[in-house]
Amino acid sequence: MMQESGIETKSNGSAIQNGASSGNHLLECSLREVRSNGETPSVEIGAADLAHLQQQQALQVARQFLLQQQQQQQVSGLKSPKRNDKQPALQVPVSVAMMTPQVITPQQMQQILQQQVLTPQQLQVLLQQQQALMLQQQQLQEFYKKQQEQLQLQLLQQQHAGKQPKEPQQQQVATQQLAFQQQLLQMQQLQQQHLLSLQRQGLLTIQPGQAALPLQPLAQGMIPTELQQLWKEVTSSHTAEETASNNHSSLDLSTTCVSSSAPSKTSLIINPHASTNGQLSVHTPKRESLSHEEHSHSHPLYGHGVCKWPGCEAVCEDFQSFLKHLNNEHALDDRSTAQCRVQMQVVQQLELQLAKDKERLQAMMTHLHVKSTEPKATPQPLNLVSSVTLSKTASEASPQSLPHTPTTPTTPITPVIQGPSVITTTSMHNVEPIRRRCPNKYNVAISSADLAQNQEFYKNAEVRPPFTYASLIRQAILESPEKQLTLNEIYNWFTRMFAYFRRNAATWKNAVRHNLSLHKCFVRVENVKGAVWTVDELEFQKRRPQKISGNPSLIKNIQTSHTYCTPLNAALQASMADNSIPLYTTASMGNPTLGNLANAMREDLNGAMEHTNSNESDSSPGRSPMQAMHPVHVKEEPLDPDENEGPLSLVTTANHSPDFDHDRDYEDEPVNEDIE
DNA sequence: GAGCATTTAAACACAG
DNA sequence: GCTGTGTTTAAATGCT
Repeated sequence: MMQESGIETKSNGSAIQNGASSGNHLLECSLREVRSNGETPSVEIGAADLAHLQQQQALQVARQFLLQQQQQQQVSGLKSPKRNDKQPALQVPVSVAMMTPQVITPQQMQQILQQQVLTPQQLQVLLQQQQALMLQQQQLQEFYKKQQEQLQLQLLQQQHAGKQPKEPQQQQVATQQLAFQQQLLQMQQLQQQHLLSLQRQGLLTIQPGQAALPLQPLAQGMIPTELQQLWKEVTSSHTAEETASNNHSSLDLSTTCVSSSAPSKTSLIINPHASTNGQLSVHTPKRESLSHEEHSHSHPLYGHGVCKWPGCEAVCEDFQSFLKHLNNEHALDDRSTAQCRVQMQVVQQLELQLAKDKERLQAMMTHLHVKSTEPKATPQPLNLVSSVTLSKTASEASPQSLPHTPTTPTTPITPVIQGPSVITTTSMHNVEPIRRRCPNKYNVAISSADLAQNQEFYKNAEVRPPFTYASLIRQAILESPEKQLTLNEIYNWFTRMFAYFRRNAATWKNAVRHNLSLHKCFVRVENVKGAVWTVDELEFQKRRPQKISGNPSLIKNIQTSHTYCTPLNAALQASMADNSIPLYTTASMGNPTLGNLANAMREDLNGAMEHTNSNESDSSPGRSPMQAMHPVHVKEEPLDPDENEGPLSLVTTANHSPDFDHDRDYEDEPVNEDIE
């Protein structure tokens, strides 16, 4: 142990002092240190213990390096402002990225996902390549461990055998070690080239500080001396690099990786000051001069004064305290590593999900692109609805925009998971969009049928659903078995269905209460348990004709929830026209979400039809097939005689077989009269 | 600019 | 007194 610490100190010292070390030098040094390790083995330690010990050593070395680097930074920070500038990057623990078998960190993954530069196929390929590389690494590391164990055993045997001349055997072992080192280096090269190719393909944006990442996994299975050497090389390379070109990043993959004549150099140009934990860090002087403040803005684990390490949420007043917290609480240990892996899996799951969604979206867009010109040809109520469904962007861009909606396959696909403005809304069925103050609220790329998927999305992503509170409340009530909910149950529905509403409870709960009180469509019913809230569908329906009455162009106000329902609406209407609402029936009997969609479309169409009838054909009220789909009434209170006459008295028709009820509704209900 | 819908915040009352 | 619920008012915003 004393020897270890001595080596560490020495190596660490040389890491700073030593300038440029070649790869061969590294191999020689590693070899020497392997020998030196082997010359003083502890007889009591078994092979397994040795392997374990090596792992512990690696862990400890990493920790000590971190500490030493920090200390050096603090010391040199007083002397050298240049070093000081890099402190933020350095204070992030090296540990996790070093110890986790990831070629690309979760943060990189997230970056990739956020950038949305990858097609599903590319992502798949990327994942497969990553997995293959990880596998190779593990194999190599296992092999290396075995080699180490063999070496230790051999040396032990030699000692027990009477101290025979061990040079030849040691040389043999050393040769094996050398061969393995070369293998390792080849692997590193492969990784570099792999990343380079990814970068060239535009699949991965590697910032200079990230160049170290490919090497980190390899460090996992390395013994301390190798780590020392790596860091030595790293430091020297970095120093040389810095002095050589201040205007360039510390690592230019495009130039260094192609150099096969200096493999170790290629593989070892790693920046120790590159931030870890996925933290991006650019080492151009300009970036280095950036303040902590800016750094804090960009740190993916820090925001709004809170540590965003999964499951942490510790409050950090400033970035400095955050860094301290990060180093203290999320330093290199099993827990952090495990959490990191978990996060990796989460990202991978999301990635797979994204790939699936994108494929589906692509197929849908292709499909819609072919058929989208059809409904536009005939000016029917359906088309009115269709025109309603156009996003503002699309309609402004091209008045004949139906075939040119963002679903056009030839146009770049707007990423789905990017923010509130791009969230598909169809999953929320019959809820109206919340008015967004976001200026580009119409800039929505919507896939038309990912209902359950969007539900899942809103459940997991803290994205504000683009629906009004009233619509959400109504949806919550309608989804309940008895079509009535207590306030608390409504709250629960919000938090259950939307991750967004798991925050700022006071605000949105107040809004919910406010909406319940404000809108006549929400009726409070005294129950045995207390008060429950129901929806007066009639009142609810009254709202929209107001909204869209008068000017057909106002129908656009229905906005996004309809935007990409156009093909489905077309199908719905056609189907209903032909078969007396079979689509609704079918949908309702299937996936509840689809049922809700049918409900939504029914009501949307209904609203549009109301509008159409009230404005254009008062002479034929309530005889549209649309109106056969008329509202579910959930009010439990005694209804007016008039209402009892009409379909609105059909309590919770959604729970019944839709066919007969709707026929009856259709017969009895002159919707416009009621509404008007 | 008017009118409307919506969101947000706040104050207040009431009941448990 | 605290909390949850319900009502009401007001201001701000976005849209047509």
